[in-house]
Amino acid sequence: MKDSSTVVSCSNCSVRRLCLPVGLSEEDIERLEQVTRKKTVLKAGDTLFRAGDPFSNLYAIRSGSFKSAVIGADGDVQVTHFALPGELLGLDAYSGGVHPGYAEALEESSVCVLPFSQLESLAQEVPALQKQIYSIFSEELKQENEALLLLGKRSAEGRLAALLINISSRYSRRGYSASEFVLSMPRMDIANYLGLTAETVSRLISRFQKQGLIRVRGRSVSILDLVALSELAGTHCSY
Amino acid sequence: MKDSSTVVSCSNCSVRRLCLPVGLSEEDIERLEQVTRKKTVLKAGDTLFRAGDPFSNLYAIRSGSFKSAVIGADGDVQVTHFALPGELLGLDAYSGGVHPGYAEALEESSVCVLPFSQLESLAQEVPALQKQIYSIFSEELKQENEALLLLGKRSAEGRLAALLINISSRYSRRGYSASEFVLSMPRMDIANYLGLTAETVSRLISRFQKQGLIRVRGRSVSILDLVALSELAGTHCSY
DNA sequence: CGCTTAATTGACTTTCCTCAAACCTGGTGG
DNA sequence: CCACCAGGTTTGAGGAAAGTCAATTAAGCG
Repeated sequence: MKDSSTVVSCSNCSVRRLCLPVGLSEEDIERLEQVTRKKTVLKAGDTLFRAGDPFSNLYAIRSGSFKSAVIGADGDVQVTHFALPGELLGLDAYSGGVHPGYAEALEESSVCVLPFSQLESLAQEVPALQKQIYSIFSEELKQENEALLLLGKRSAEGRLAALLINISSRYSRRGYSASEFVLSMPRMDIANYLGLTAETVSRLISRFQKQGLIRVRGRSVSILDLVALSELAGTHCSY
Repeated sequence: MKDSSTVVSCSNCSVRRLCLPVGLSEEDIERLEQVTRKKTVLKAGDTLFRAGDPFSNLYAIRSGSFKSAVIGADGDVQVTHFALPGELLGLDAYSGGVHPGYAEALEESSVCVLPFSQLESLAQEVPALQKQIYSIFSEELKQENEALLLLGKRSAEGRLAALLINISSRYSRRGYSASEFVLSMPRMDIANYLGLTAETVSRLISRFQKQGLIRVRGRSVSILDLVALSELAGTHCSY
C-alpha cells in the first residue's frame, strides 16, 4: 500500500489560490467552485495529457504527483517539472492550442479539471481572479528560470542537492515534513530532469549518504544536514 | 558603425500582437496605443531593469537586442534568454512584484514601455487583449521548456547549432535574412546561455567553419548549410 | 597608434557518461 | 510460504566530452 495519503485540502491548493486572494464575493467563489467540481483519479503511469492533445483544461493536483516532459524533434525526452499537490499543469498549452508536452502520474493521483474557457470568462468579470492567473503564469516562468540556472551552472552534485531541497521545501510549504518524504519518481526520471544519467544520480545519492547529508531507503528520503546540502546546492538555506 | 538599423515596424512587433488579433475596436486600439506611447533608448551595456527592481512595466523591444539573466544565491549568473526586436521582457516579475533577474542591452536598442497596471485594466475590458496576454505568457513557458531540453539533453555541438538556427529563424520570421546576421552578444554570453565555456564555444565555431556549415567574421555569421546544422541540433529543419 | 578587452588555440585535467555486471525489491504463481 | 522473475537500482572500470589554465592573436576604442 503506497503512501499516497498526502491529500491536500482546498485551503492550501492552488485552485484555492485562484479564488482566495482578495475581493471575491461569495457568489464568485460559488461560481468558481462549480467550474472546479469535476475531478479525475489516475494511477501510476497514466497520462493526464499527451503531446499534441488539444488544449481545453488546466489540471490542479489534489493528491499524488506528476512529471511533465517535452519531446525533442529527434524523439528524446526532457522532464521539465515534477508537480506536487496544489500545483497546476497545462499552462504552456494555451498559446498553441495543443499540449506541447505530456504529463504522467508518478503514483496514484487525483486532479481537479478546470475548463480553461470557463476560467477565462470568469476572470474577465473578476479582476482578482485575473491577477491570480497572471501571477501563476509569472511564477511558473520564474521557476523555469531557476531550472535553467540549475542545468546551466551547477555540477551534478549541486543539481541533486538543489532538487532535494526544492522538493523538501515544497512539501514543507504545504504542511508536510520538510525532512522526511518519498521521492515518487524513479531514479531515471530524476536523472533526466537534472540532465544526468541514472548511474550518476545513484552514485551521488550513495555519496551524500556516506557524508551523512541524507538517509535513503529505496525512495524514502530523510534530510539529515540541510545546511550542508544547501551549501552544495549553491542556494543559501532559506527557511 | 553598428548595424542597429534593424528597426521593427509596429506591424510585426509583439506590442502589435497585443492588439491586432481579432475584435479590437478602433477605440480600443487607440487606448492601447496611448499606453504604449512612451519609449526609451539604451546603449550597449545599459540595464533595462535589475534584479530586485520593483515591477511596474513590461518592455517591448523595438530595435536592438537584450540578454536577460538570473542570479543564483551564490552569485553566479545564468543567461536565460536573448531577446530580439518584437519580443517582450519582464513577464516573470509579475508574481513577486520585483524583477527576479536583470535585462541588459547588447547594443544600442529602443523599447516601448508598457505600464502593466494599465495594460491589465484594459485587458479586463477587452477579452481579445486578455487572450493575447495569456498567449504570450504561455508561449514564453513553451520556449523555456525548449531551453531546458537544450541544456538537459544536447551536446555542446548540438546546443550551439540549435542557438544559431533559433536566432536565424527568429530574424527570418521578422523579415530579415535567415542566412546572414550579426550576433550582438559576446562569446561569453553565448557560452553562458548554453551552459558552456567561452573556449568551447570558440572551438565549436571554428569547427563548424572548417566543416563548411557557417562562415564567421567577428560577430557576423552566415549560415551555409542549414540542413546539416539542423541535423546537429536535433531539430529537423523546420522552415 | 597603443592600450584594453575579447576571441582563439593548445596542452592537460576533471567530470560525467558508457558499458557491463551484480544486486535488491516487490509482485506472481507454484 | 517460498521461489522466481522483471524492473529498477547500485557499483565498478574505462573512455569521451567539456572544463581549466595559459599563451597568443585579433578587434574595438580613445
